[in-house]
Amino acid sequence: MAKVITLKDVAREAGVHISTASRALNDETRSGVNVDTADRVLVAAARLGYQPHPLARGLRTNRTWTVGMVVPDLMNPLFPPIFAGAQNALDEIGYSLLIGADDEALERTGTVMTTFLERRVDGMLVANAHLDFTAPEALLRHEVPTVLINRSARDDSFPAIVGDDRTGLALVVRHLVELGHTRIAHVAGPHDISTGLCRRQAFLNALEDEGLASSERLVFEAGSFRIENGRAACDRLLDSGEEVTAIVAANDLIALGCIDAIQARGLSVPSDLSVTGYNDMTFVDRLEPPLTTVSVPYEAMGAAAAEVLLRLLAADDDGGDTAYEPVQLPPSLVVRASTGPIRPS
Amino acid sequence: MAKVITLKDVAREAGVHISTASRALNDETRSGVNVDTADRVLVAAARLGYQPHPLARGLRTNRTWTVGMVVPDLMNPLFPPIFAGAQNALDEIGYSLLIGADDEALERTGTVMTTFLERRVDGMLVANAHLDFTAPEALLRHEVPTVLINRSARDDSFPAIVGDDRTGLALVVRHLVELGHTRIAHVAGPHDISTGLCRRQAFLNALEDEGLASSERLVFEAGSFRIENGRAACDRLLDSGEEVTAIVAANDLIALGCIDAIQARGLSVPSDLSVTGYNDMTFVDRLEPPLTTVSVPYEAMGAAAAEVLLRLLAADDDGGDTAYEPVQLPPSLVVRASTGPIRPS
DNA sequence: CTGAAAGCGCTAACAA
DNA sequence: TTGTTAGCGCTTTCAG
Repeated sequence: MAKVITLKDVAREAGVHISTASRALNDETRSGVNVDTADRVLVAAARLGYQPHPLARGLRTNRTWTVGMVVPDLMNPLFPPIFAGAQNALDEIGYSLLIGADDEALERTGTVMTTFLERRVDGMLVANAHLDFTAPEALLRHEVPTVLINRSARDDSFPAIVGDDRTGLALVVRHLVELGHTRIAHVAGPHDISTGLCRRQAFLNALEDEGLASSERLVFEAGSFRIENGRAACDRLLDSGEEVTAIVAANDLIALGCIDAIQARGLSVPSDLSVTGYNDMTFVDRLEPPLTTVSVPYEAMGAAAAEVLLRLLAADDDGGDTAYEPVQLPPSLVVRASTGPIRPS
Repeated sequence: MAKVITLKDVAREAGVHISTASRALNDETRSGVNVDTADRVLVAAARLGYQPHPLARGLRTNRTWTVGMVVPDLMNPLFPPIFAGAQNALDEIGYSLLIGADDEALERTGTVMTTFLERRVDGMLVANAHLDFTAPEALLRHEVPTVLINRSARDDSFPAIVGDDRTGLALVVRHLVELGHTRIAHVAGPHDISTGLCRRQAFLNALEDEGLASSERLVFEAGSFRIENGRAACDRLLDSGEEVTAIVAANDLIALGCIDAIQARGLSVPSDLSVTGYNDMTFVDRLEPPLTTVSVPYEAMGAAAAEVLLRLLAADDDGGDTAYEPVQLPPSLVVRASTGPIRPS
């Protein structure tokens, strides 16, 4: 192990006291040091290849320049863009991102967050959509600034960045109505997941806004956001006797399950039934039929969350008892071939 | 900010000296302390909700319990499983994973690694496949244990976990030969990317092993691992006059580009031309036609890399001048409908 | 403007 | 077995 260069070495090399070297190397305190001396220190540091020791600095200043991000499942393709967006924004300011998955298990969420707290992260980004989540008491005790992503808390004690599901569902329903559909069902996601609940309500709202009869009877809940569960829920819908001509699914995977269920009965999409998804995942444009869906700006959400966190961090203030209005980012409708005009009967 | 509990508080509460408390709290040193005293300390720590400060500890012990992982692009669906595999393995031992993307830019790789080095990561996982990469001089100076994932270095100075492309390509070619194909082309990935080069050579080897004429004329290189570039390369192939009945693409995206190119000419897959991919990405089983491809155990690769790193970390030894044989994990062939028997001419 | 000195929270010799 | 002491590398008063 070659010798690692410390501040003391730089000071000696520059012929100044260690504290002077420290001041010269720090942007905020440089002003208080003779410009020539400062130069000498900078040069010495560069020559020696000095790298400040973040641990030592952090120990002193009580900042780790680290933020932790909690996601439900790393394999879920929704999260990489969120992560990337946040990463880019934080990276610029010099923060590193620690990442932890809770595998959709509510009790793991606390564990992961506690790990982050132990590591003294400066802030936290929580992209976990479970509604029954409660922040570890320690989180509040330590007052670590935290921003929620893609989920609204039950309360509004944390700032949150969410997709505007209300608008998204309105776009979808409007699109179907324009195609002539009036009997539209919703295959919903789990009601204990933020997006599941949100989109369900947004769907019912959208129906009303279009002047259509809105009823819980038009909603069929899938046990999870997966193809199999979407298919099962759609089967129940098709067996229910509700005569619908279009299905709005809570996400793309559920939509695929619906399409499977429909095709398994010898019906076709979109001529017999139109189907829409949500998220615009990779490749859904290349499926048969290409999926009409809603594109959500996940990367922008990650970036926005990071910005908010950065602001809190800069203010060195966790917001206290401030109530936060969730920031909603606008989705956009992507029309493809899984929706079509209602068939003349 | 509520008072944060320090070791001193625990010591006072337990009525012992701070160093005794330290020993009692540490698994390795607990033996050297009276069992009753130790108990008292443990209880006190629990009651106060003591959390050791990792920075202070790290400053002293020179370990951060952090490892850095470099990936080319967070959005690339190949990496989440690698990441998840590594994360799970490391998490168990108490390591946290820092992640950094170099956006496929060679010069960013060094920057990201330097950031990690500055943060004094205990080890590094590099999932960057660029062949012209050279480790920052500092990496070697600091002797930070490093494991490569999904790429073989030009030299073997770092341990590496890679997919066994040789076997993967052999499986594909064998499959095609069994279907009666004898004129098989390869649409390769970039030759400066490890997997691009590797698979190209593996393809040519596989041809020979099957007793087929192997020639560089059967290889058409795509500028990148993307659909557009795959399509362009395939166009060149189709224009070249080489009469082939099957195309082995270097990855799934290139395969999709090939299928696009073929279908654009009014030909059909697989009746006119068989096409194979590589990676078995999500949804390629649902495309039209469903893609015959090779499934690579990326999650296992991430886990394996973490294991190797953990071993190096435990040995507190970067391996010095050891030469490492890359560990190859076996892929498996997934036969779907994009390949079929050769058409009787 | 610069130096001296204290101390962040912890671990690890060394003594007792 | 326990306490004393020094110090990891850095920032930050406080004097000069």
